[in-house]
Amino acid sequence: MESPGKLRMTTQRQVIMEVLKSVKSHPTAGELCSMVRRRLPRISLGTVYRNLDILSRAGMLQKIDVAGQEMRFDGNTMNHYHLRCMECGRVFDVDMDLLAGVEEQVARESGFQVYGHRLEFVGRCEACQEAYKTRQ
Amino acid sequence: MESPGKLRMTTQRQVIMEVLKSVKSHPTAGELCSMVRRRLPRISLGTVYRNLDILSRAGMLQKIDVAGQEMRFDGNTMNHYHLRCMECGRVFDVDMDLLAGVEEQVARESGFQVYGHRLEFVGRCEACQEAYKTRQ
DNA sequence: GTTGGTGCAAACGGTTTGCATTTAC
DNA sequence: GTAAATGCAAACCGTTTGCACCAAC
Repeated sequence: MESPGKLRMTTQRQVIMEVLKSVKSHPTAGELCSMVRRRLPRISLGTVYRNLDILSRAGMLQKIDVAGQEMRFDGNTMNHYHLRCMECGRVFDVDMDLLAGVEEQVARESGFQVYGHRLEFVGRCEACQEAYKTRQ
Repeated sequence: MESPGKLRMTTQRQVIMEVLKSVKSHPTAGELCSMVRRRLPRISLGTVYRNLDILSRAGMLQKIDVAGQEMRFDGNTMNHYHLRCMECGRVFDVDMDLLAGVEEQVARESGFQVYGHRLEFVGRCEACQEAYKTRQ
């Protein structure tokens, strides 16, 4: 997170934040852009990307940078882990305590300065399990 | 991992495997391509990508699909975690036991079928810590 | 001889960037 | 008024793909 500095609260930024806070999903930049366009039809994808970057640096939202996948964004800035459905690509929150102590342990053994860790689960969500069953 | 099927052992595949097994680093496809080109000057990047994909499906190497980063490859197919230096981008192995039980725990609480998890650490490697100190 | 693999170059898709115009302050 | 933000379009870059030729088996 960076120091706020001078952060102009433009209409675009307000709407992006409002929309992101209002959904439980973890939209991609493109999805978010479509949602925001319902209120600001002329907003460009570039602006959405730029602002998602700036707002995440300011700690107002979170990037979910999942391996090999399109980036997703989360209005919830509390640290938590995610579960990704390999079938439909959706991302869900995991209700699990953060791993305590592992970073220190790894730092001690590796000589690294460890600044963080990323843990994500891959699997199949309940809806896709159902879909799979009926398909058989 | 997929069933081997009919997997032709072409020169290109042999050399890719040999080169990857011979380095301790975790090269990107491009880096690997340059290394392989010292022995097979006409090999194309497309072939390297294709074969890295096929060989990883066959369980002969591992893709390291680190969030938001170029993909890297590992000749070591044993499951293990990685540490990425945010400064120089290099990837190191972590000597730490695999998390046991978390997948079952998450599956139980979320209703997901959990097929795996990814854990990676970010930090600064010893060399970059040194470089940082002398720069001050 | 028949697949499957290769090299090449073009396409793809998500993300970033340059620039003239607009807007918040 | 001025610095920062926007919209647009083009560029970027890692990766994938279509295709004609080539090589394992």
